[in-house]
Amino acid sequence: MAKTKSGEMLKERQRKGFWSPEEDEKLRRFILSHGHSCWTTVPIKAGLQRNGKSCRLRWINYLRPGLKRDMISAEEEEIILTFHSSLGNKWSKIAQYLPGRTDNEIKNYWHSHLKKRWLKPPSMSSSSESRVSCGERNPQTLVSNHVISFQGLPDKTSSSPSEESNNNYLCSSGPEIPRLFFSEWFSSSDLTDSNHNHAPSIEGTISDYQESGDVDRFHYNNMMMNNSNWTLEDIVFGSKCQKQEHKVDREGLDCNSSDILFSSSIMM
DNA sequence: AAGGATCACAACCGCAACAAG
DNA sequence: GCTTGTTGCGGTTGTGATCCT
Repeated sequence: MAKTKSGEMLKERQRKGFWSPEEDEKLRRFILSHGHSCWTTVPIKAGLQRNGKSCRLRWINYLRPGLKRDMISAEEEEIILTFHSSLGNKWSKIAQYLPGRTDNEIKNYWHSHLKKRWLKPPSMSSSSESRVSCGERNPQTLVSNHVISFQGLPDKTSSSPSEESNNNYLCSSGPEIPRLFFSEWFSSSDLTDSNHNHAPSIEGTISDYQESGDVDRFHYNNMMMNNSNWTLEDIVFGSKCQKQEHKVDREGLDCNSSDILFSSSIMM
């Protein structure tokens, strides 16, 4: 925390509350062109009167590419319910199984939609016919059926015994799923380079991207061309991977981008 | 039409974990 | 091993929108 006079003044000037479109654009442009090696310096460098924490949250929950902005589907709702029954309020973990959804979004959805319904006795919840009983919930099945194919992913042997014992929920030999999918941005051809250090080419002008409503991809491609040493992890995981190269993170997710799965079809 | 109640979602806060010095 | 700074997570609050009386 800034202790200097100027630092205190900066703190005093820090804005709170809802983000304006201008602030969003500043943050988006800055991160797409520079990344976020250190969140505390992002607002300063980006010219924002916010603290780094606020910038990070805004990026993760709203600006980050690959986020879904549509309503949570019945399948996603089922996954939330299922994993919540086994994981509890581990929103970030649940979010790993819902590509394009943030922990905050899931948490809010739980509190506003699911909590009351879930707490109701079964006799009162006849309207939710898609739900299965708690004992029948199997996250592995749900995820593989509705969200993702596990094929091609390396096995990880990271689940704790306690997790395994819980209706085989977390499939002891099953893969961990990356928390973010770039289905809107990347085709499978983008993944042919094992290092993912390639720079996507920019075909056409920004107006072409604007026409298809995909300006973000233009900025991303532009950034990758100008920062060829950047990896996908730098953008997806940020400084965590810069600090912990190829180190398994807290949740057992290896930052190696070979684990990052892209699937356009499953997101539609 | 007015205003109170409720809902939905964005954002903040505090804490714990972690890494670096 | 300790201190400090940063990040990530979960709980909570604030606010605008919508519904209801």
